[in-house]
Amino acid sequence: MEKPILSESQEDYLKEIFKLRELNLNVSMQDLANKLNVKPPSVTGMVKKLCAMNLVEHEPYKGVQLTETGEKIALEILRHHRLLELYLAKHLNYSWDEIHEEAERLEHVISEKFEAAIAELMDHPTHDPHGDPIPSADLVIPDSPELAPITLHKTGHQLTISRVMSQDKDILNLLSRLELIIGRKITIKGNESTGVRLKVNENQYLIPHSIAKLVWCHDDEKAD
Amino acid sequence: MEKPILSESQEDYLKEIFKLRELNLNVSMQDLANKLNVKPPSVTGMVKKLCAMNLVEHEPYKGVQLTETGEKIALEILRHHRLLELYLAKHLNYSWDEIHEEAERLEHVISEKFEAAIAELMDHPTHDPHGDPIPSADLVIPDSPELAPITLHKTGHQLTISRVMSQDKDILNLLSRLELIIGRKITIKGNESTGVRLKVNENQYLIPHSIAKLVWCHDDEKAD
DNA sequence: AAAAATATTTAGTTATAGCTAATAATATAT
DNA sequence: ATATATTATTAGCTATAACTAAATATTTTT
Ligand SMILES: [Mn+2]
Ligand SMILES: [Mn+2]
Ligand SMILES: [Mn+2]
Ligand SMILES: [Mn+2]
Repeated sequence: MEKPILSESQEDYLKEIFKLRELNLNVSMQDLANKLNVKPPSVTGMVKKLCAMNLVEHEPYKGVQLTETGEKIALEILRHHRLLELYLAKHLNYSWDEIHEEAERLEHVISEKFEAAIAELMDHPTHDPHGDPIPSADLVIPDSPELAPITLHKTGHQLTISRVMSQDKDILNLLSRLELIIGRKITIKGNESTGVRLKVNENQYLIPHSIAKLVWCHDDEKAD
Repeated sequence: MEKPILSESQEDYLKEIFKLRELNLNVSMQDLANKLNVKPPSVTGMVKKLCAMNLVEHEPYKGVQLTETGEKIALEILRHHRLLELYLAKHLNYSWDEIHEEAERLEHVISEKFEAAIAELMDHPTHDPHGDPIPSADLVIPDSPELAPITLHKTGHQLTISRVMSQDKDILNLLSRLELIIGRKITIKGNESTGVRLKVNENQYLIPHSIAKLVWCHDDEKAD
């Protein structure tokens, strides 16, 4: 009674609405079309259907948002996705940039049993390999430390890389070659017009702002 | 060039044609409709499409069979399925009767990387938990010992259960409760009108023919 | 060789989820 | 306030993969 059967497409819409809402204030039809790689008329059609199912609400030109039921489903899929990513990395030797694509397909087909089995095996983890929080079995998002992109942190401070806001293979590959991975301590040496100068281990890099703003860090020196 | 992209449905058709061909001489449209839980007109339509793709050949009233390309794809899916079944059983604590359903969905979405990873982890196994042979990475079916259903073996002989020809949850559950599992040694005590009397460990059972014929065994006493 | 039974196909329908081109509604800029 | 740009929707089309009801072809039985 509680669980309507949704198509993979519908699940992806709900998940994407959730993720966009986490960032933006409101989610436009355009935003969804971009993220889901479909055209706006397709979004209109699907959002209409999801409205009818009471999974989303839509005020044209104002935004789409999830109902309580819709959010639960989104969190369920997100949990699948992030548990899978961690599982693939830890148990099947996938690299950072390979996990997203595989999880994107598997998330829709694993059973609750599969979900529970890998969660158990990994001792109920709270964050995936990108630093994204994994909703708990009862669909609560765990607290994360206070984070901000490198570009917003103070020069001179020591930071811990805690989350990477991209699933792009090339970006992730680049970051891991520069050792800019989750948990790494870095120091901002300076903010220049072309990018941010960082000290990573013994090395120094100038990374472009476009990359820097994707890397979210905790400030180890901040007192609060 | 070598790999057309097929729908899940199409993959299931190819797999089912392969499995039926292993048993029957020819595979009718009806057979396929039954196995795939669709109606005959749906089969006509899909077989026509698969013919056009050169994956199957069809002589009406005579049967459907796979082309070389079609067979390769069928074996690829079968490999996914059987590797997954074994993986679920060995690494995620699934029981005998739970693995099939999950593998049925996962088989279509795992990548070649995933396939390779679990094959490696399990040391390139040749048989799944039902005793079904797992096609190798280059799609060759491994040799199995000479097997026949319990119903065709000689009274008094000691047998080793080597393959179970069912994916039905209830049947598998029943069999495992009776300890009639892969690798178990049994002895046929007699063939009666209602069924076959077996000695399993220290116990004796009379199991109906309908069940007995699903359990395929190797004759440990046969000299050949 | 007909008749009956079985197997297969055709014709026409449905549902899902996309698309383009055109239209309408709203927001923004002048 | 009006014009322009942006955003969203409608209308109509496509493809996939089912379905039912009816027609046709083949095999089997009498
Ligand atoms: Mn997905
Ligand atoms: Mn992630
Ligand atoms: Mn399947
Ligand atoms: Mn099996």
